[in-house]
Amino acid sequence: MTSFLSTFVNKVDRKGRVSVPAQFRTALSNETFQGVIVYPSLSETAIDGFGRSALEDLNRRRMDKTLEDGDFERALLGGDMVIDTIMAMAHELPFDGEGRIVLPATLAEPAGITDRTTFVGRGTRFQIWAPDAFEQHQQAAVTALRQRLSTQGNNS
Amino acid sequence: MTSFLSTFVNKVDRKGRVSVPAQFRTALSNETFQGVIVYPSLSETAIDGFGRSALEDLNRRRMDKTLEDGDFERALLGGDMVIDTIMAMAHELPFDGEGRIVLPATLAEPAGITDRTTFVGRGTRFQIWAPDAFEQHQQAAVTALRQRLSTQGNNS
DNA sequence: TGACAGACCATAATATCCCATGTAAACCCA
DNA sequence: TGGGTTTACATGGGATATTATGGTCTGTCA
Repeated sequence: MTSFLSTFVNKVDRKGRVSVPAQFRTALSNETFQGVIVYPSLSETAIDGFGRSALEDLNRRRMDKTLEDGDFERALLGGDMVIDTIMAMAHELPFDGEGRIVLPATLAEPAGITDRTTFVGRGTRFQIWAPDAFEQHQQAAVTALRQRLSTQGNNS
Repeated sequence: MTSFLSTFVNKVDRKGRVSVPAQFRTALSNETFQGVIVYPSLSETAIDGFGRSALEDLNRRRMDKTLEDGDFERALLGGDMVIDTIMAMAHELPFDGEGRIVLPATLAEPAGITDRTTFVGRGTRFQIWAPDAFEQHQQAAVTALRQRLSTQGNNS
């Protein structure tokens, strides 16, 4: 199981290239496709990412399920809002020889990413944030958690 | 598993030729038929597209299912309105030497496609839209999804 | 013979590859 | 343990290959 941990801040050069943290790359080293799949997060101002095998798994299962159900019309017509919408926004970003990816402007801009960016491990997936935005977000999250734990007593 | 991702806007020249995005072409590179199968979407003002092997897979599984059910008459007579109708409207569009296809007017016109067009990855299949129409459609879809996520409190 | 589709060729813009370098962390040996 | 050395990583820039796109030519079919 690939898992992504901790956070790294890297530079975005004028060509839009960013080094993917070496730790993340080794987590993906057994994938056939050397690179990542990314799409805009629907709930946060950030980019979500993971390896391609996860993506293919998803598509395969969806197709199998649809066909098993004998729902051939649906296979032709589509109809899964969530997945269809995300696929349209997703990008396949291969590593270059130095382990970098190029962030498409259509993803970087809405996330507020300009010349630096923060890679955030989220276990099975990871995120790419504008450094300031992430700092704030994380700060708020920690505070909220502390609050909850102290008022509610301890809840795993 | 071939999967189509991202969206690309390409020009339609005066002969009706459009470059199929290189990423889509590489996704189809191991197909025997170098080209795509397209037909008008029944649910949206767009064109749906597949690689040929996907379509053959679909038909084969449909046949299997029908025969398993012992529905031999149906196998011979047809009777599945939707699929039969789609097959009739489908076109086989081969790539030219530069990876382009020619959009038949009977498909382009009802989709509102004139001089530019948007290729949309939908995972197992893809679509071809009029750029403005797609922009609007996608915008609405994203908004709806965000809404749903925030009200349901369902995160990622 | 004239319209048309397909093959072929040209080119500008862009993305990808490849090599160089600074820097910081890991290592090693006295 | 500390100083020096080496390695790995992130980053930058120039060269090179792809891609999208437009045009031209040619054979074919009416």
